[in-house]
Order: sequence, then structure tokens, then C-alpha cells
Amino acid sequence: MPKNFNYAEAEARLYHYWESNGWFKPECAPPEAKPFVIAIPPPNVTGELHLGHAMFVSVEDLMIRYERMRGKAALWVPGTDHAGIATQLMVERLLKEEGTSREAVGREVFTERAWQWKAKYGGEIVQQLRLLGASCDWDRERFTLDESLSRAVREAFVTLWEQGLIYRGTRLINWSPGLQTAVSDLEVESSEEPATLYYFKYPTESGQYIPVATTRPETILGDTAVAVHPEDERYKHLIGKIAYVPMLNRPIPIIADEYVDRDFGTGALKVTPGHDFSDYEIAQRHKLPILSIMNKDATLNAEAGPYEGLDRFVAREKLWADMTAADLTIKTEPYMRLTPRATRGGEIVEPMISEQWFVRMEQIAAKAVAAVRDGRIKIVPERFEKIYFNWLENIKDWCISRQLWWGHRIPVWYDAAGNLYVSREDLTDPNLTQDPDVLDTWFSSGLWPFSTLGWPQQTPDLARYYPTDVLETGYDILFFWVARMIMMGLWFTDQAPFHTVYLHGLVRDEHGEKMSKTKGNVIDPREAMQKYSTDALRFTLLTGGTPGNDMNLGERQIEYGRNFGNKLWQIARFVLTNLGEGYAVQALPAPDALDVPSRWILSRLNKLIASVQRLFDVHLYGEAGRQIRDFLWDEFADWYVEISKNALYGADATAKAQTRAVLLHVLDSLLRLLHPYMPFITEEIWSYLPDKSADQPLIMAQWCVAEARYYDDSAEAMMDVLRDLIVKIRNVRAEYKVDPAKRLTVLADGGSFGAGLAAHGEMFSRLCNVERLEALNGNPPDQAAAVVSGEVTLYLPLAGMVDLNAERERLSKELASLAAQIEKTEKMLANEQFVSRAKPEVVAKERAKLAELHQAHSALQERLAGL
RNA sequence: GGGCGCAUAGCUCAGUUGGUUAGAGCGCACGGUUCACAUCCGUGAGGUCAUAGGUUCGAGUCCUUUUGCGCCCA
Repeated sequence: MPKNFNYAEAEARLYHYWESNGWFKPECAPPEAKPFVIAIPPPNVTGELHLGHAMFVSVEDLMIRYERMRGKAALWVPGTDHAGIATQLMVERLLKEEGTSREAVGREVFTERAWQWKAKYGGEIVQQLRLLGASCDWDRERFTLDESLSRAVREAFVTLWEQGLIYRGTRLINWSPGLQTAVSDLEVESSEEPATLYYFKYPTESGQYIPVATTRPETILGDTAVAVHPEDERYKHLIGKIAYVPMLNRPIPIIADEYVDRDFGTGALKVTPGHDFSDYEIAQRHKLPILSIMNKDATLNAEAGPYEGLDRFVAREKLWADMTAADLTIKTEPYMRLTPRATRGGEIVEPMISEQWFVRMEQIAAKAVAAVRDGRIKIVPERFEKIYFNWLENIKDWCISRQLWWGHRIPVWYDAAGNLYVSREDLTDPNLTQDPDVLDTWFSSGLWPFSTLGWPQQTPDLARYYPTDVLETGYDILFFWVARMIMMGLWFTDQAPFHTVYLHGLVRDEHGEKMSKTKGNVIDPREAMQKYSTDALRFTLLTGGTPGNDMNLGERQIEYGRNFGNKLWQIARFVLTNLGEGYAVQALPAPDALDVPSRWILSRLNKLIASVQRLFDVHLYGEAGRQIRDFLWDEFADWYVEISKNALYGADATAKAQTRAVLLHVLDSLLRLLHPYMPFITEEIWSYLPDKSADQPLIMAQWCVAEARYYDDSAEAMMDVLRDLIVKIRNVRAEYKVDPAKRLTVLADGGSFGAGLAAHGEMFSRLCNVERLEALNGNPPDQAAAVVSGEVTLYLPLAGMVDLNAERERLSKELASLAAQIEKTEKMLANEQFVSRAKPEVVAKERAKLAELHQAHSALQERLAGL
């Protein structure tokens, strides 16, 4: 075995080894195997690998590898999303560089260019997922614009249309002037930004002014009413009168509406139903006309009179200047405005009246709510269920049309008379023209779990692998994607598309800041993989946090992951080189044939396996990984491996053989347990094992099952005492600055533990350089440091090194600590309530502890008195 | 305005059926080159588990309050 794991070389080789042997395919399991299926969250084809991808790949690959090792027909369906807006922007940028534009080349050429772009770069993100070790079935890779998936989109659209759940209507929607398309509510983010509140005078027919305040003066031009609170004494007398739109002098009514907040601004509200969602609702209530004053590029239109053609922000300035000149302004003041911006692009979104396609959500959402309420779908962590319900129970109709060219074209055709034809098949009649719009990208991703398996056709894959099992993704797309998949899955297949939703948190930088290129605090997964190995990155992501919570990731943590990988490698090297040439694998001896350290480590191992299983069952993969790591590093490497050297280098052939068998068994188990976390290094080490479970690769090896017959409390108790003594001796040696190379002889007063102690003298020799344990005969020497654990007292003769005063102080300190514990425990046991109400094993434990404490206490007291 | 999460060692975090003296890594101090590993080993210092109350024999853990930070929805 090489001195170190050459991951840079091994990763690609091992990935190819797995893939080319078909082990990523569910068919490598026996035909009767139960399937376990995950549909990948399809990354954008335009995407570049970031830690979000690394996170989901790590978690999902862990689940897939784990279930595969448990004998399931594990299927992880990969693919990519066409990402309408993102891709279109990419191709538009390309055209711009060529000195042309989307509009200039036309729709057909543009689409062609987009496909070319996809062919050239669309595979990149997929290649990057492979670098992470993703064990997807690449033969089943899908793209949302694939023909079969497009058919699914058609089917879904037309079915909803036939069911009366899709409609076309003129509504107020969020319009992105830069992108020139409608966006859904979810694609708008509002945050408070510094703005200005403009106070001005609204002239009325009585010659009196109503003072009104607004943050967007340009919308004055689209006002169709002024509203006041019905009980506002200041304005009550004006209700029903006419006001005149400043600069345009268009007459509009003054109305009364409870919605008006009397304490905000001036207490009077301008109503612009064409450009504000609340105003739109007021207009509905009062049957006011709706006026649109803006063009699609956010310049003002003819309704704006003299301001026609000006950009929205230019018009704001000009109108305000004109109004000031006309003495219609009052004042301006700074104000924090809730400003809506497009998630993609970041420009300010305008509410605009527009004709769009919508899905009626109420009925569909109700099904999705029910599926989680009755437990057909479980969301992990559970708290997200509340968030899920809250969104679905207040859902609004979904605007699904986008004024883009890249995407699934809406399957609706119009004739000259404006009649609609909705069709699953393309209509080729030259007298018909197809709706120019495409569907929201999420419309197709909502079908992903079943469209990837062949739906609407009843394919064998659909029959065998649908419904899928787990849907794993970041909580940030719970509404966008997860909820929509649940809705569409239930609606079209009548089944929940998966039974479990597992949500992970977002990866942030070391101090909890969001990673961003502008801040320069981004960790590039590819760089991390090159620097520390893919396993290190995966292990760190998997064990660095808790489900559903954001994780702060610094490079140092990945470095620690790398160190852990090295530890595993070195342990393996130790075990394997110590098996000797041509090692013939032996069955693990029965527990009672083994020595105490072996019984101990096997007991600990099996308890670890049981604990890991319990944690996996409730999706606590991080905690499970941490426990495996702690066991490996602490109990196995730092204790058992060190202790094993006595047997390995000793003369007792039986002990040697047994120790080898135990070392190999523990290593073998750890490789299996760690494989889902660190697939590469574990598989590579596995290839060096003498018995590879009948030459199976680790990826196909069986998952560990705890064997209760190896649980051994007495071996654990004995090892606890021995380890405690060793640590205390090391401590004394360090405290008295004893030369580490100096071998000591220790006098032991072992009580009933004496025999056990004598049997493990070698352990002391190796672990704390105590050459011999001698039974104490008579009085202990003065020039010695005492160490106490339970009923055992050890004396370290340190002639010339022990300052008696220092030793007294040291012992007194420990005595005090013991006394404190004794007092606490005695108090607890004196409490009748505790003795009668606590679980009997807890009480028994406290009693045993007290006895031990007493023993140690009196031993220390005796020693102190003797000094 | 409604909801959710977080607050534990200097830093980053574990601690999920309530039960010893609350743990790890990094950082810090001291010591260590023979037989797997300096990507390491050993020893140590460092915490009123944000706050106030409650439930309980027993609370970092469960309930309520307050404060601070973050997020989601409107």
C-alpha cells in the first residue's frame, strides 16, 4: 500500500471502475430487490458547480450508496433543467458579443443557437457532478426539454386545460422590464431600501387640495381614484367629489375605503390599480377603471400624456419638477420602502396589467396539503411542514406564461378570429398561429419525478421506480419545486411522488455570511476537491452541520476532513501490513475466546453500528458520521491499535492471530460504514483487503448490522479503568516533567482488580512507558506520585523528582473534586423521590458510582495522610 | 403584522426518546523523531450551556418570558 492516498489519480479511475461495471444501475441488484429511488434536483444547464451542488450530491449519494449496500435496487435519476431565463440570458449575451441580438436573428435562429449552446456547454455541470462521486444511472439522464419530457409537459398542460384549471386572463402581474417577461410571485424578492416619500397636493373640484403621499410619483399619471378612510374627519366631506390628476387634469372620484391607513403619510391614498397590487384590489371593490401607463420596457405610454416615451425614473423626476413649478408639491422626506426586485437580474419589478396564462391552484394545493397532513409525505426536519402548509393554504393562482423564447412553448393555437385551439399534438394548419409564450421552467420541473421515468407513457421504469422514495434538496426551493412536484404528482399520477422530503441548509462562509463572488468569500468545490480530495469535501459537508440548518464552512474544516481521510488510510496501512504476506482470512473468534481489549473494541464497534443505524433511520447522517469518526480516531486508532501492537509483536501465536482477525474485522466494518461518506478512499483501501467478501467491490458490499453477542459491558468497564489509569499516569509524567523515554516501574495496590491489572501490564508498557507493574508490598515509598482509579492505586516512584508539597497539593485538589462528586451523589441518593421515581438502572448506576468514588476517596486520603 | 430558526470554550460547531464532573476541531501552552500516520501522538488551560421563570426526583435538552441575530410569508 502506498504511503498516502493519491486521490488525484484514484478518483477518476475508481469512478470509471464503478460506472463501467454497471454498479450505478438499479439492475445490478437482483430483480426481486426493492427499489430505492431519488430524482436529482436538476441543476441548471448553465450552472457552474457550487457548494449547493456539492451538498446535495453528498447527501443524496450517501443515501443511494447506503440503500444500495442494503441490497436495494438503488436508482438515482440524473438530469438537468433548461432554466429558461438563465439560459436565454446566456445566449443573448453571446449574440450581443457577435454584434447582433435575439430580436435581430429571430426566434428560430435564436432557439437553434440555444440548442447549440446546450450541446456544447450543457454537459459541463453534469461532468462536475461526476467529480463529486455521484453514483447516478447516467443511462437514464434526462433534460427538461427532451422530447419525452416535453410530451409530459404537453400532457399536463392540456389535461389541466380540459379540467378547467388553466385559464388565460388579464391580470396585474409582476413584470420584469429588463427581462421583458412576467415573473411569478416567488421570483420577486422585496426588501426595505432607502427611498423618498413624496408629499403633494391633489386638486379637487371644490378648489381644496387633498394632501397625498407616494413613493412612486410617476404612477400619479395612472391614478383612477383618491381614497380616504370613511371615518376620517379631515376628508369625510370630500367623499364622492371629484379630484383632478395633477398635470393631466383627468377627473377621478374621491372614494372611501377601510383599507386606507389614516396614520400613514397624509391619510389619503392615491389609487393606481394598473401598477399596484393593493390598489388593484381597491379598484375591484369600487369598480374603478384600470389604467396602464407603462410600456413593456418601463417607458411611459400615451396615457401619460406629455410624459409619453420617458423612462419610469426619468418621468418621476420630470413630473415632480413640473408639479413643483405648478405649486402642487408639498415636501419630500427619506423613507424606507419595501422594494420588489427580480430574483434574477435584480432590477425593480413593476406590477403591470398583462394577459397571461394561469393555473388555478386551490384544488391542486388542497391535495398537496392533505398528503402531508395524513403522513403520506413526511418532511424532514418536521418544522418545514408548517411553512409548507402556510404557503399552500394561502396559495394564489400561478402565472405560468413567460415572454421568453427558450422553453416549452404553450400548446395553444389561435385562428384569425381569435379562437383557441389547445392540443397535445402540434397543429400545423397554416391558418393557425401558436401562442408565442413559453411556460415557467418550474412547470416542467414540477413533473420531474415521473416525467423522467417516462410519464405519460406507462413505461416499465414508471411501473417499477415510481413513486420515488426520497426527495432531497435545499429548503430554499421548498415552494418553487418541492411543493409543485407534490401538487403535480398527486394530481397527475394520483400518488405522492415520494414519501420523504429531506431538506438541507444553505452553505455559508466561516462567519455565516452568504458566499458571493463580489464578497470574495466563495469556496469553489473544484478547488477544494483538488486541494483536499473529494472525500474530504464530502465528509466535511456531511458531518459539519445538522439537517435543515445553515452551515458555516471554512477551509479549515475541509482540511480536517482531509486529515481524517489520512488517518483512515494510515490505519489501513498499519492493519494490512501487520497481517503479513499471504494472510488467510479467518472467521472472527467468538467473544469469549478473545482478550479484554478485543472484546472491548468489538463491543464498542457493534454499539457504534447500532447507533449509526438508529441515526440513519431518522436521517441524522451528520451525527452518525461524527460518531464513526470519533470511534475510528479515538477508540480504534489511539487505543486499540496501540494496544494491539503487544500481541502483534509478541510471541503468543493465538493472540497474534486473534488480534489480526479483530483488526481486520474492525477496519472492514469501518470501510463499509464510511463508504457512503467517503466513497473513493474506502473503495481504494478495500481493494487491498485480503478478503473482499468474495471479490465484491465495496460499493456493492453489505451494510453493517450490529451483533448483540459482541456487546460486553464487563470488558468495557475493565477497559475504562485501565484507560483511566493510563491517562492519569501520562498526566503525572507530564506534570512532573518525567523524561518521556524514562521507563518506570510502578507499584500497584489493585484490590480485587489486582489480577486484571497484572494481566494487562503490557498495555502500560506501551501506552505510558511503564515497564513493570509490581504488586505493592508493605508501605508505599514517599518519593512517589499516587494515581487512583476506583479501587486501584498506583505509585510512581519518582525519586528526586517529586516535591512532596506539590504532590500534596495535587492530591488535595483531586480529593476535593472527589468529595464534591460524592456529596452530590449522596444527596441524590438520599432523596427518596429520586430513588423511588428514577429508573432503577439509573439509581443502580449512581450507587455503583458512589461506591467507586468512596474507594478512590479513601485511598487518596490514606495516601495524603501517609505523606 | 404572522411564522420559523439560532444563541453552548477565543473561533467554527456537536450534544434528537430529559439521567455521571457538558464534548470535538481549530487556536493557545507544554512535551514528543524506532517499528501506520508531523495531514501525527501525548498532557493541559479555557464554559454561571443568552436572560428570567416554570414542569420534573433530575433540564444544555421540555414549557413560558425577555433580549440579540438570521430567515420565510404578507
